[in-house]
Amino acid sequence: MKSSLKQIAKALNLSTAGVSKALNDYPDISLATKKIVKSYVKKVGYKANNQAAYLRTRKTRTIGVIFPEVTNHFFSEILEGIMDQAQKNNYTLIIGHSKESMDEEKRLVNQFLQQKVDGILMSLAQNTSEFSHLEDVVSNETILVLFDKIARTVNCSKVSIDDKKAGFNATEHLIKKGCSKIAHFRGDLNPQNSIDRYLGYREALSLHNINYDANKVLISRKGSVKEGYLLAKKLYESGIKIDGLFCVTDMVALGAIRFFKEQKIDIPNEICIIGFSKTMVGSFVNPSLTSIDQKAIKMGKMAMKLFISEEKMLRTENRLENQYLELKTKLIKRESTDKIL
Amino acid sequence: MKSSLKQIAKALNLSTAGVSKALNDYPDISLATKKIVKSYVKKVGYKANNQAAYLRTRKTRTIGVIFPEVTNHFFSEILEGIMDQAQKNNYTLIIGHSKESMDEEKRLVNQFLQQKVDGILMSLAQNTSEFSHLEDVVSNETILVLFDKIARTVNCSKVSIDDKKAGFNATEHLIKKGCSKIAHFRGDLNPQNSIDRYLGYREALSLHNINYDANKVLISRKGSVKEGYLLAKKLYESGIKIDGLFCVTDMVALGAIRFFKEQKIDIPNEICIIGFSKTMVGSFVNPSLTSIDQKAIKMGKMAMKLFISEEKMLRTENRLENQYLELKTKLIKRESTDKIL
DNA sequence: CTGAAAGCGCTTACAG
DNA sequence: CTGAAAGCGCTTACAG
Repeated sequence: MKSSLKQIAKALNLSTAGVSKALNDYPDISLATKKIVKSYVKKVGYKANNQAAYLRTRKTRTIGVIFPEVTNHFFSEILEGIMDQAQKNNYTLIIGHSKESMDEEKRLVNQFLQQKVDGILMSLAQNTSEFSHLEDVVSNETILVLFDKIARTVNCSKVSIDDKKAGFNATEHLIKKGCSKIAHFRGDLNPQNSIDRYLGYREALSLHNINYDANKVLISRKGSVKEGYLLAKKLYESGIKIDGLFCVTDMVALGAIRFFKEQKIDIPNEICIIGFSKTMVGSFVNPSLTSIDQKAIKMGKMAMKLFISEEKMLRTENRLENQYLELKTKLIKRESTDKIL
Repeated sequence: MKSSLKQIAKALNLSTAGVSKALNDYPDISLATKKIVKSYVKKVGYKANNQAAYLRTRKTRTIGVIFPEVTNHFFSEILEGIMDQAQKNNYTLIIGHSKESMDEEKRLVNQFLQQKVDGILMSLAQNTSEFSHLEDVVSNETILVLFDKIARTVNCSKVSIDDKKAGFNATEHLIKKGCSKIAHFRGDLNPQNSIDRYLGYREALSLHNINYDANKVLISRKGSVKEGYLLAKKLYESGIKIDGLFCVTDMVALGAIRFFKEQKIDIPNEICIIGFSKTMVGSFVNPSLTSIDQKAIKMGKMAMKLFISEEKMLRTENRLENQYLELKTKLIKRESTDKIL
């Protein structure tokens, strides 16, 4: 039995306006009336109609979230961080995945704008190379926060890690373990993350006077275990000797470990390997995998907090102020780089 | 620049009704008019207002999804399955996590009903012991589909695996490997899954004339790695000898493996271990973990399909017909039960 | 403290 | 083929 304010008002001999105000705790309604209304509403199981309310308030208290993919522990944790904050602050979350396709990403953005979300939090697809849909969000007076896979040039709030620093730290860790012939299985060419990790790798080499060798840098498009395996095989068969390897993701590193183990190569003593993201698998594989911890839950939490602070500023001062947060990462040392010095 | 049908109508010298019909491809509008409207709408970047449309159509094309938690590969995959189907069928997904709390679950259900979702797909929290919020969904004429953690008694569509059969198969696999002293680290007492897996375990023992020993059954509340470790320790220190172990989740099995390895117990030759869910970690741990594959993506897909078929029936024949789907599971044999016979 | 009235942006039965 | 009008369920400025 679906009920509306009108029906409730009729049953209680009040006006719809009065009932609405009572439910929303307007100060100009008597406590007695509020009590009557609230208890009646509970009894009949009235569910407010958020869509109708929006038409007047212009606020849906809804946020759209877009991930490149969702079966990925890193993104699941970001989602958890976002969700926690959303539920605490009484926001509703709409979610979608682009499946690494810019077209699907654009479709989702458009759909979310039609849903009149108050804001969109998103991580870009690998092949997103054009940002008109992001400008669209902003021009529709909707708050935009990018996380993880961000676009530097878009005018909105952003949260990511300092990938360059993290790439630098990962590489320097290998150097400190005595590695001098260090390969890098990098990510695809577009995403800012993979560019920055690569730049960090180069910077570490340069600082420690190790010559950069382009032949030691291979590209992993999808960051999968299988690719890691194949790249390790390719490198091995090309005859290029290495004693260290920095992989753009833990998955790629796991694939590489699998290949090198098949070749009876001793990890870490012949080759030290470091991954990226600190996935759970890394702690169970043998040897366990050294990695960079990205603190995904925190990233989600901060993305939501950036939204909330922007929303507040928009509401109280009617202006926006974009923020760019870079979260610190942490090196997690495990067996795959625990070389006997 | 936000535009409405009214503004567009004015600009094109049409009525709002005409513009609305043109955009929704009503057959009684001339092709010429449609073309004009559509191209203009594209030019000015008009975004339809779904909330306003709902007020007339009574359809939000929105589905609410509730998970106990979301940082769990099994649930991520279910989400992927649901999302894929939702995006293909042009539905919007609202998501929330109960964090295994019935109160939060109730709050979410209520919130989703206020959002006027067309349906709710959910997996129950561990401690959900009372189902009034689920009856609420149904009495609000909203379609309800339960998946994974279901409640048998609630009158709605459901999709799960045949947990009893799966528990039976897991246990019988151990028996066929020559195990006769088989322990079971079961899940919490409430959820139907853990009850059914336990019943399958007992049935396999009984069929093969192995006496049931309650001392060999321990309860894991959260299904975590740590609990698996502690339960293995507890069992070991109690002096009860076992040669086989069936764990309610892969995580619990991983914890148990970790403990037994520390004790230098040979897995599988002294103790065979089987998990549940076929997580990625299981294939990387040493020894790799035998498990039951639940086909999570398919479960999500089917949950969404059940919704769609119910929605269609409701729309065309104005009646509901609940379905209960039990998906087949598959035994994935790996090293942890690969005993030399 | 309470109510009457307008209006948010759509869709749809109806008239022409 | 096109348009005028009503109404979905709320909120809010205004009047009393």
